[in-house]
Formats: sequence, C-alpha cells, structure tokens
Amino acid sequence: MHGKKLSSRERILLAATALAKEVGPAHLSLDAVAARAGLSKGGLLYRFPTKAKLLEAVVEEHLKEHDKALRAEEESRKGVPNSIAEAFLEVFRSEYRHKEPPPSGVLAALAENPEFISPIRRYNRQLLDRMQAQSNDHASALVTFLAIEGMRSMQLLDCDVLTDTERDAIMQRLAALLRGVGPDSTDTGNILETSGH
Amino acid sequence: MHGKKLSSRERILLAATALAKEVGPAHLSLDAVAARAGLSKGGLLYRFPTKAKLLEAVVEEHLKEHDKALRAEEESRKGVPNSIAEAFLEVFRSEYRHKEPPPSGVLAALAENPEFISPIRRYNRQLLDRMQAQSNDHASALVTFLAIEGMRSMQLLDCDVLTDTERDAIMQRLAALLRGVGPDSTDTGNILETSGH
DNA sequence: TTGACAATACCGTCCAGACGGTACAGTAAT
DNA sequence: ATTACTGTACCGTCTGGACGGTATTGTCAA
Repeated sequence: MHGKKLSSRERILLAATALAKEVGPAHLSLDAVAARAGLSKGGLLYRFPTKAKLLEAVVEEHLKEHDKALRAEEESRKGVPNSIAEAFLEVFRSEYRHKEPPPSGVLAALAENPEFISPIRRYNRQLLDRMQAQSNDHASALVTFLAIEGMRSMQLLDCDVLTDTERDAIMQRLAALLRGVGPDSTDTGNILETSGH
Repeated sequence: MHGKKLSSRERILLAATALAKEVGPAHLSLDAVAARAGLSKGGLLYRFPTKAKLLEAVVEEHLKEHDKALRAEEESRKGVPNSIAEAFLEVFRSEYRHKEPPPSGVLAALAENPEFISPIRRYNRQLLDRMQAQSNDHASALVTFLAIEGMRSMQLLDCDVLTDTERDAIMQRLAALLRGVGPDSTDTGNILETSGH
C-alpha cells in the first residue's frame, strides 16, 4: 500500500474533497477542513490565505491529476487515429475500475463561485480541439467526449444510475465508434489505412 | 407575451433558480429569495417552512416540467422504435433552441444536501428502463442518454464548451444512431476483436 | 343582518449560532 | 533567521428560523 506521508497541502486538499462530499458542497467550512487535515485553522490559513484560494487549488489539482493520466494514456497510443479520444475513454475506465471518488471538491468550488471552474472549461475546450484535430470523424469524437462527461457528471452530481453492465456496453460502443465501426462503415472501411496524410 | 399573474409559489421557485445562478449555489439565502420574489421572509417561510422544503420543491418542479415535455414528445411518436430516446433528444433540442436557462436551483439543492437530488436519480433510472424496454439497441439508447446528459450537465455546471456547429453534429449523429444506421445492431460484442485487419 | 370566529396569506422583528477572517504570542526544526 | 506551523481569542457579518402581529375573506349560527 501507499503508506506515504502526505504534505500538509495534499492533506488539506484531500480533506476538502472528502468533506465536501460528506457535509454537502455548500457547508464546507475552513474549521472542518483544518480539523480533518490534522492541523489548526491558523495553519490552514497559512497555506491558503482565503477560502477562495483553497478552492482554486482544489480545481487546479484535479485538473493537473487528470491531465497527467490522460497524457500517459496518450503516450502509449502515438499516431493511432482518435488516440486522444481513446485515451480519454481509457482514463475514465481506469478511474472507474479503481473506484476513484468523484472530485466533490470541484463541486464545492462551483457552489462557492461558478467562476472557479473556468479553468476546467478552458481545459475541456482545448481537449476537444486536440481530439478533433487528430480525428477523421469529429462527431464520433464529440459523442465519446460527451458520453464520458455524462458519466463523470452523474457521479459528480451523486446521480449515477447505470449498472456495471450498462457502463460496459457504453464503453464498448464508444470504442467501436472511435474505430470507425458504425454508420457508413461500409463505404469507408479504409479509415485506419488512410489516416496519415 | 405570456400570462403575467404568477402565484407566489411560482415566483419563489423562479427567484430561487435565478438567484442560485447569480450569487452561486452556496450563497442562496432565504432573505434574497424573498426579496426577489416580492414578498417578506415571513411570507416565504409561510409557503416553505424550511429551506430544505423550498429546495425539494425546486427539484420536484424541475422534474415535473421535464417530464411533461418528454411525455408530449413521446405522444407524437407512439410505436416508433427508440421513440423515448428520440423524444428525449428532441426535448433537449427544444430546450436549447428556446435558450432555456439551466436549472441552477437544482444545483443549489445539491449543494445544500446531495440527498435532495435522489428524486432525479430515481426518475433517470426509470427513464433509462423505459428507453431500453422499447429499444432494439440498448447501447445506442444508452449512449444517446449519456451524451445528452453530458450536454445538460455541462450547462448546469457552467462548463459548456461546445460550438453550435458541434452541438448540431452531435445531435445528428445521435439521431442516426437511434435510427439504426450502420451495421447490424444485434450483437456488438466482438467488434473490438475484428477491427484490426 | 349581524356578530363571532376561523382560515389564508402574508409582514417585521429578533436572535442564536455559524462562518470567514484577523491578530498575535509561542514553538520546534532547519 | 526563516519556515511552518499551533493555540487562543476575537470580530463583524450573514443566515435560518421562530414568533407575534395584521389584513382580508369566508362561514355560519342567532
């Protein structure tokens, strides 16, 4: 197991996320975060001088972590068409397999001030651009992105209704979409070969 | 224009939703709702004895409205395969065309207490069951549901990154999926294995 | 017809507690 | 000396909600 000792910054960020889920995003208090992270309120405010800074860091950290995982998956697929969309799918699959909890801290940030999630908006837009730039079927890439965002959002909003079977079926169908199987695959059966222009 | 005479209940619910968006879901206060709805706090508390009851009503109202729109679309498609998924898609399209604001009140309810959205979870589960019960291609219905939920969630989370062109492309692709365009839709189990050739 | 009462739909005030943030003195390790 | 805190005390503000009062309308028996 990862019996690592965490930095206080990490402990604070984890505590914030855990508490946001437990008490509801609107009731995340600095006192509670400090207590949960195992330090005093003074110590917490030493690291993050305001609640806003703390929540910004929560969002930033989430983004950094997700990007790291995505780049890693991308690396192992260089050159393959739709590699980014496939990597995105795989990251979600992996998150799910490892039962990673939803980033409820992000929800707390949003609840506090909707502006706090604009880094995520920027990131997602860039991601979408990169996806489409190396895809020969924009619509499929888009649908994949959206369906996965849908699953992620459902988890984030504590509103997941899918069975494991359904989730598997979806992921398989998305993988098929990305490989060009599906509508008009009969007359464009050479997608894989003609991808490199 | 429309009828002007709204009941105080309606005014309150609308005020709550509008304010949740303006001040951030976590900062929705009874005082502000009362002021916006044009009555006193006492009056508000007369209609909704607690904040919890108010937020429950917000969620319930949202669900009722959505269900009404969905049933109407369904009605005009009786018997057609995938009619529910198609109706679901059409409801979203219509919401978007009419620029209906996202149900930010629901977000305030979630921020206050994640339990408040469990009616939505139940509703979505039932909807999914109904969708699949009259579909011959479960995976397509699921993907449609998810992609639309994805778009809806992005709007709700103030995180929409799609251009109008992209949204159109997605909806067209989803419509095609639902019509069963493409290869046989009976068994998609081993598509992955047969893709490399 | 009238007087008594009751239900509906609020208004205005007050308050205990929670929360974000400040201030500051002290400590232990580097 | 600096960094990274701890611990306590405190302040101003906001907020949910309780409470008592009020205006209007309706009901119904005498």
